[in-house]
Amino acid sequence: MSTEAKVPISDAPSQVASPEGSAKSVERILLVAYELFSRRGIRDVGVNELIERSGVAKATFYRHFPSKDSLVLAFLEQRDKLWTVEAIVSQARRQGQTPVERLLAIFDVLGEWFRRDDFEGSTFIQVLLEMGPSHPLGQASINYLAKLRGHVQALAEEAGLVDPAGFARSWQILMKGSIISATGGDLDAGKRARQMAGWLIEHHKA
Amino acid sequence: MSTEAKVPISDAPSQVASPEGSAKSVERILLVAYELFSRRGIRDVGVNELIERSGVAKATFYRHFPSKDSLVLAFLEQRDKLWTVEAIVSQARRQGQTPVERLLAIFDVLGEWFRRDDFEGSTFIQVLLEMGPSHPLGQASINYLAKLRGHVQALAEEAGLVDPAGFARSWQILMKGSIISATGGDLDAGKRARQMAGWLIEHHKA
DNA sequence: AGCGGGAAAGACCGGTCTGTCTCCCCCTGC
DNA sequence: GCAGGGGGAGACAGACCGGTCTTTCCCGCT
Repeated sequence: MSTEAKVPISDAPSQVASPEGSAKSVERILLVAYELFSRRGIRDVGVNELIERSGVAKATFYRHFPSKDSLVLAFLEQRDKLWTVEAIVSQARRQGQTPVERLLAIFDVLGEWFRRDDFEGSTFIQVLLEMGPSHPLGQASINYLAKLRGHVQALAEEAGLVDPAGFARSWQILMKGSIISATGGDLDAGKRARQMAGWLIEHHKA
Repeated sequence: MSTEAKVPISDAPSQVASPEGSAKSVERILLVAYELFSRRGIRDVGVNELIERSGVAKATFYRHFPSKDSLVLAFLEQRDKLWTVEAIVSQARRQGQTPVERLLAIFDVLGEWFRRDDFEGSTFIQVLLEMGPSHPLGQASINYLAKLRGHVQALAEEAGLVDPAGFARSWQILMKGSIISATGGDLDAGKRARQMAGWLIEHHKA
């Protein structure tokens, strides 16, 4: 219970600008956390398992992350970058030629993702339901879901659709619903959502 | 750990001595469990809190329910009866005159539910994501969601829609998606889903 | 060669979890 | 009156939780 000597970790509060060997521990922790958290959720993975699987001492873990929640925050940020942006949005942008095609390609990408054997559901939705909308981690999940909605809205604006904000909200209802249905076993959820998404686009054309 | 789904709820005939005293305990436990589970999920509510809030001894709890999971199963069954059937399906059936109106009324009821201050999200989705689709409780949630889909399919058949099974699956995507969006704060999710539901109906008319 | 710091290992802390068991009271049926 | 059982209160077990701290070792720097 020493109240003094709080080691200032001002050298590497963020993830970028890694000085040297210490970054390897952080990277290993984040890698394991990504694996376990995205597959099994937050509450089901304890700190002891995390440090064991990443071959890191507990003190090392807490030197880099002041709490489990802060690791979860870093994980959510990584998930947004690797999954939302790279795996979904950028992939859909590459697959379509026109803005409308790029929008619809989102559900093609989702549909393929549903069929992967390592399909694990949506992290942000799961954390939101696990922790509740008032918990900081639930709030963070809501923010990342809003960020994803921003990508959809940008695509809608490129397509010249009317009311792109409302369009994006309806669009996200289809995304969330198809993800939940896929989690429940409906592998055709992507196809069904894509069909409804087409109607949504039609009704938002000028 | 017994997989026997014996849920002694409101079954008067086979109960031996003291039909009132024991039933009162079970009912009190179920009442508290319904409150706490539907508001905060399964993993966030422990047995100690359940017995304390229901004024019941721990031994009494475990005399009636062999495990916490068996109580959760009883809770899910109650939730299906009270929420799915009475609060949603029957209510929607009462509000609409024609089968199509009764279908669309589902999203009116949902929309009102989203705006209630005690809106707590969908229990079945939450349990499914909390426990995972392979866990017995996740499986039970999937079954109850399929049961709800059956109600929608029945309404679609009454409306004479084509492919009522596929219709019900698409419909449920809208329901799940709007519930998740409402959990994230979008109070207009019911309205948006209802609009898309109307297009879905149009495309399933003969 | 000697020093300092990062990291590993893990004991330890208070608390929580599900589930078992004991003790005692009180109510009911005979 | 009296036995018996249900129920309340709660100690207890064993595991696990997040988080702190000590000890030891190793590696690089001067």
